[in-house]
Amino acid sequence: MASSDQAVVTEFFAEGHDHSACREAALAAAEAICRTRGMRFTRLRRRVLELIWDRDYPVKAYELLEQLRGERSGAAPPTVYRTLDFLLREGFIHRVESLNAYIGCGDPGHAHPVQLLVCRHCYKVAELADDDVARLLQQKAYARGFAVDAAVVELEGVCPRCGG
Amino acid sequence: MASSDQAVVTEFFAEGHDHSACREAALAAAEAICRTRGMRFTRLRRRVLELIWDRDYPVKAYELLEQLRGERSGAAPPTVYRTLDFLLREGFIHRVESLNAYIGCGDPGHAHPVQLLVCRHCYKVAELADDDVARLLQQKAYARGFAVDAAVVELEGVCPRCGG
DNA sequence: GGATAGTTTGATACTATATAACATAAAGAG
DNA sequence: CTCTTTATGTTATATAGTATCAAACTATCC
Repeated sequence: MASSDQAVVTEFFAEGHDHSACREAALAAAEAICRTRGMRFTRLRRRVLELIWDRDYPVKAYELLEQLRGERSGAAPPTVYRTLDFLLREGFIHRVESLNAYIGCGDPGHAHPVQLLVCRHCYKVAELADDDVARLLQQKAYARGFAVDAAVVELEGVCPRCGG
Repeated sequence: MASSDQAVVTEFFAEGHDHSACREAALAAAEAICRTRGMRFTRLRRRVLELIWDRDYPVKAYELLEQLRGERSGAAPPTVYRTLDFLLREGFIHRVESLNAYIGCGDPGHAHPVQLLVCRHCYKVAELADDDVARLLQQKAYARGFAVDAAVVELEGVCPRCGG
């Protein structure tokens, strides 16, 4: 575990996890990052990121849409998907492929490999963000002449709280 | 690479890859496996597996449906999805999560970890099937108290033929 | 060989997920 | 202020997957 970036591991599964503190930190970070990158952290974008962090479970696009509809007159699928695309591009959220859902990134602004632990019981998701894993995958692929640009790594199983 | 199961690596990206030979072998294997497991390798199931192997690219469910419609009167989405579920359960195909598509498994009948190399240029997919990777993922998750049941590992990048 | 229990497929309807295309509005640069 | 770019609104459509019940098939047992 020597070289793993432990700072990134969000202790999502822990009893004491203060999700609302994470939320505030993530929103502040997103705002700051947008400022330094010259991107616009608009009300819509902020609001969608808030809604994602409001739950500590993966959120689906159409759940977000439904919530937005209570707040904005003309919210439609593109409203949500475009905003999700932005948040993904900027690294503020991650997409959980195996659930078609989205979670807030616990460490926006620091590039890190993304590996997700998905509890099949409570459906919470934690980030592993392990450099050793990323490196091994890269090496193994390279040995086949394959140059890796991006990786989807999602481990389904049982989290410690659910008796993993 | 010591402990990796090299037999499983399909050389999908190689020039000389004889896809139709793979196809025939896979179909014969599926038939034999069904016999030993007491499962029914019905005409529909065989046909869908054939259609998947007919292309050497990942195939989408609705492409299969369209082709089936030319052959069977009443083919409908459930026809395809139920058959895909069967083929997945028996390990004859793999689902590519990042493409919502399906590929034939190059080594049905032998349990193996599934890691996919997805070329973003030609869209071909190869199996890595590396035990070291599976083991490392398991270890890293276990260190967080997480018990892994299944893994989605898909590496997107450029294959050797496309200049990776 | 016929009853029957289990499995597979047919058929209809529906839900869920995501994108295309074009119009309008808002923000930043000169 | 006006021009350009970026963001959002709006309508329509494409793609992906599931629920439900009925009919047909298969294997088995008597």
